[in-house]
Amino acid sequence: MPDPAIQLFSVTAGSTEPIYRQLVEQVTRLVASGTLQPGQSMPSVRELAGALAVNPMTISKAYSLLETSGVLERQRGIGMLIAQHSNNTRKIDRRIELLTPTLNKLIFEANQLELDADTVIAQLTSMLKGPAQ
Amino acid sequence: MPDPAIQLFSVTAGSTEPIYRQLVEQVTRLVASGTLQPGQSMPSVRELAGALAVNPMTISKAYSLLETSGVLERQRGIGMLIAQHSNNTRKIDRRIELLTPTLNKLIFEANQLELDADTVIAQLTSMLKGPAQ
Amino acid sequence: MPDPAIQLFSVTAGSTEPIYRQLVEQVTRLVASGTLQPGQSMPSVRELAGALAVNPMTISKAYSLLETSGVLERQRGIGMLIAQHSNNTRKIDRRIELLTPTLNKLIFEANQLELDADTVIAQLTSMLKGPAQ
Amino acid sequence: MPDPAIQLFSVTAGSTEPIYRQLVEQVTRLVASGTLQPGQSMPSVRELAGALAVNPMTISKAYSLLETSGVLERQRGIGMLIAQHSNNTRKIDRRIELLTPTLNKLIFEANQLELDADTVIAQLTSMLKGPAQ
DNA sequence: GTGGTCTAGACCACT
DNA sequence: GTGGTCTAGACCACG
Repeated sequence: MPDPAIQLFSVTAGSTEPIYRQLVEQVTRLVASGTLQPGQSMPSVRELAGALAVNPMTISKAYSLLETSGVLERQRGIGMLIAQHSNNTRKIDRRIELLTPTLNKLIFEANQLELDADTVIAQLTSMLKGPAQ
Repeated sequence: MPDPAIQLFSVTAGSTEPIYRQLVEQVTRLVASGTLQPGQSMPSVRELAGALAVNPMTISKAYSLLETSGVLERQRGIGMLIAQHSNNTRKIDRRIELLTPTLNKLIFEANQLELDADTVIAQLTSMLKGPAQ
Repeated sequence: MPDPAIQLFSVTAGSTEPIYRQLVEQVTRLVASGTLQPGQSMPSVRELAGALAVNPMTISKAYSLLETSGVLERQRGIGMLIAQHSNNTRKIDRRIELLTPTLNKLIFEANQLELDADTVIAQLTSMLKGPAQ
Repeated sequence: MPDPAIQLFSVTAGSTEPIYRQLVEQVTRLVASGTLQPGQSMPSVRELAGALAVNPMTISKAYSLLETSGVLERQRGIGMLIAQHSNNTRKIDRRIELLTPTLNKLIFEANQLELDADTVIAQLTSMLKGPAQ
């Protein structure tokens, strides 16, 4: 039976962002939000590689990095689990911290575009609360 | 006499973003905001390379891409200048269009973090209008 | 095993046309004619550079431009291949479109030479259908 | 009074073809066709430079090359004249010879596009005899 | 293995 | 003076 958590992940092949890093960041965010719970098992490398149509080594690289950063734990014979000591889960500060780099990027670009704060906020609001997405 | 426009540009050597692309995006934004005006001449390749302490070929690559995308025009034997047909200059739609990819990235990440619209907007507002930054 | 497609390419070092652009135009035409098929992989940069006796960066520059123009797609870690969405392949309109600049050049020159249409066509016909060439 | 021959020349700034070479080839063709007659005077460097909005040195370079190739003659105190010994004028072989490089280019490109002789000739015919030019 | 980036330096073409 | 092209070679990122 396929792991239902697989549906949480998606990668864009044509992106400038490397596939393994897309995965690393997605898992990190999903753990921080509590969507992935401590102790929960991750899909196997082969399973996820098949579902995303990428090279298994790419998945393996992402898992290794996540293990190094303490987000995942390797259970021999079982696979990868979300780390137990995730004291980060659903902490609002942690989640905002993860969003900060992109917020900074947004502000830098808005400055060079000479878009004022109100315009940026209005645009973001309409995209967040508008039709879909 | 050095071109005063040189001060507008800055690159981060250690970034994952290639230097030439940092330049391409900066110039694109500065033209869209009207900070760089149509007909204005760009610093020479060698001059900018010296100021940013990078290889002239790196600047040249950025200029070539900007010519391809229609932001710059090449005047043979003279140098590069901001393209004349700049229907882009200070048009608000154009500026928001350039900001959209980063806005989309922000929204995607906020969703995975399960941060609601109000929280994201509040955080952005405080960063935009707050004391520092 | 060397990629057999290598034989399709040839460059003239002494030409006024830069090597990288000779390659760009050749690949564009070979894709339009269907000689290179969508999904087919291109020779690696190093392989083609060796075969044509040019610097790998020259090949790389051509590939980058072809990616920008949508003729090639980059498969990271794998190589370059002919773009899939090749709505161009063997379409007669596309092929004539690629020939148009040279046709226009021919007509402009014939006009200045005061060579009438029949003379130009006769000359072209003999060169196309004659013994040599 | 401005030299009426000025109207015969035109240069495209954005072309890949250098301006001075556009001029050289145009003069060569106009002499071969007899549009410019032996003994006829060319516009002065400054006059032509002003009319075409290019650097006088560019015109001067073109004139020098045309003098070297025997198409123009320099008359001290008067300016440049079309060379007297133009035994080439209106000779059909000479005119076809000047058209040959472009004809060869056309054939090479048509081959790579796998456009057959009839298609190329049909297209050229419609462009030569069709609506306008 | 793949392509991408950058450097250092030479040489060329154009104005 | 300007930018463009190419080389040789190093190093990196990705799969």
